[in-house]
Amino acid sequence: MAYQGNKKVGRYHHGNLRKALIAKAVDLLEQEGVSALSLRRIARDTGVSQAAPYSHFQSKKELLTAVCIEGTEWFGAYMSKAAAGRQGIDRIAGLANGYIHFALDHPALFHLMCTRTAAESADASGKVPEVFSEGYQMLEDALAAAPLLHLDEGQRQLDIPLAWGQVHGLTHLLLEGRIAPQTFGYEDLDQFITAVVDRFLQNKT
Amino acid sequence: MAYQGNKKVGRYHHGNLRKALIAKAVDLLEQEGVSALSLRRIARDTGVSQAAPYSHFQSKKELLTAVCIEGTEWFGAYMSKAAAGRQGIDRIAGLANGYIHFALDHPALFHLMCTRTAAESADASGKVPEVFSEGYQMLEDALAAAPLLHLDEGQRQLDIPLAWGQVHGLTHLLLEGRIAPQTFGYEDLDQFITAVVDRFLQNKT
DNA sequence: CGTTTATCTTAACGATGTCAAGTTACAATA
DNA sequence: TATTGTAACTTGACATCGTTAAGATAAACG
Repeated sequence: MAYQGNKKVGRYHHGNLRKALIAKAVDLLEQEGVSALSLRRIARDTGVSQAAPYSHFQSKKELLTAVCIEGTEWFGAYMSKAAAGRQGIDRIAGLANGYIHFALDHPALFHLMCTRTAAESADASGKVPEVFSEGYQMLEDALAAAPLLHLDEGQRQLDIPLAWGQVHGLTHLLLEGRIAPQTFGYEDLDQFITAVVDRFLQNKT
Repeated sequence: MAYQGNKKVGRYHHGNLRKALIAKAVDLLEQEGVSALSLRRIARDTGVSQAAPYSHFQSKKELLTAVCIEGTEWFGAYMSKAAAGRQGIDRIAGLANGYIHFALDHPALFHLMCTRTAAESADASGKVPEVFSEGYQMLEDALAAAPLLHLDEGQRQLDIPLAWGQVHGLTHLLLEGRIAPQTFGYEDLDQFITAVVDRFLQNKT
C-alpha cells in the first residue's frame, strides 16, 4: 500500500522497489539528514522488510551511490535552469549562483555527493561515476564561450579548475558555516555571490 | 600496559585516558579511515573497556570534536611552517601550498574537520569551536600584509573569502579526486599549485 | 586509617549492516 | 490451463555499534 510503481509497469511484487528505495532515501536525507539514512529505516518507511533492499543493491554503499547519481541529475537540471538563456559572463554568474544555491538548498545531499566513499561506485571495475561531471562540463563550456581575456591557452585551461574550485570552495565554506555574507557586509546571499563573481572575473574580461 | 601516561603524572587509573583515546582515534582515522572510528574499537585498541570513554566524553560526537581540535592544532602548526620566513605574495603561496598539502596528507582527518556534525561542539552553549580559525587568521593576515592592488576597502575584504574559498575548493576537488594536476598538463602537484596561485594573484598585484 | 569520589568494568538494551534459508508470486513453457 | 522456474521478498539470526545502569577499584583527602 505504501508505494505503487508508476513508470514501469508493475512487474515485480512491489512495483518498482529499487526506484522507491532511492526516492525514500533521498527524502529521508533531505528531511532528517544523514543520520536518518539507515538501510532498515529506508526499508521500513518504504513498507518492505529489512532485507528487501538486498534484492536490488549489494550493500548500503551501493544504495548511497544511487542516491548520489539521483542527486547529480537534480544538480544538472538545477544548473541548466540557472544558466538558461544567459550568455557569456552572465552565464558564468548564473552557474555559480546555481551551484551555491543548490548546495544550500540540499545540504545533506550535496555533502553526500562530496563524500568519496558514498559517491564512488562499489567494485573493482574501476568505473567511478563522475558525479559532478555535469556541473563541470557546463562550467567548462561556459568558460570556453565567455569572452575572457586569456594570455595563452595554458591560462584558459587553468581557469577551469580555478573557477570550479572557487565556487566549490565558497560553497563548502558557506555550507560548513565558516563564512557568512553578513561578515563581509552583505545582507543577502545573492548580493554576496554577485560581488564575489564580479571580483573573480575582474581583470579577466 | 597498552599505554602509560607521559606528560601529566599518573593521577588516574590509566594515566591519562582522555589524551590516549584522542591519540588512538587520530591514529585509527589516519591509518584506516572513518569507518574504523568506532568508540568500541578506540577503547579496545587503547586497552580499556568499551564504556571507559564515557568517563571523559559524553558521547562519541564529543570525542570526534576533540579529534577535530587536535587536527586543528596540527593544521595550524603545518601552516605556520609553510609560511615561515616568507613575506608578501610568497607567503600567500606558501600558505596555499600548506593548506592543500595538509589535506592531502591527512585526507580522513581533514574531511572530518570539514564535517559539521563532527566539528561542532555538542551543546546549546552556542560556542562552536572555530576549527579552521587558525588557517583563516593566517590567510587573512597574509592577505592584509601583501602588496595587493585593491581598488577599495570592500574589495580587500572580499579577497579574504575569495582566497580562502579558492584554496579550500581546490583542496576538496583534489581530495575527492575530481581534478588532477595531470589533467591540466602539470606533472607535479606543486607545479599545479604554483601555477594556480600565480593565476589567482595575477592582476591583483 | 577510613571515607569520598573519580575512574574503570561488566552486563545489558535497542539499533544497525548483512547473510542464509525459506516463501511468494509472476512468467514462460508445456 | 497447469507446471515449473526464477526473481522478489520475508523471517530469523549474527556480530557490531552507541549508550546506559550498576557495581568494583583505587587514588585522593580528611
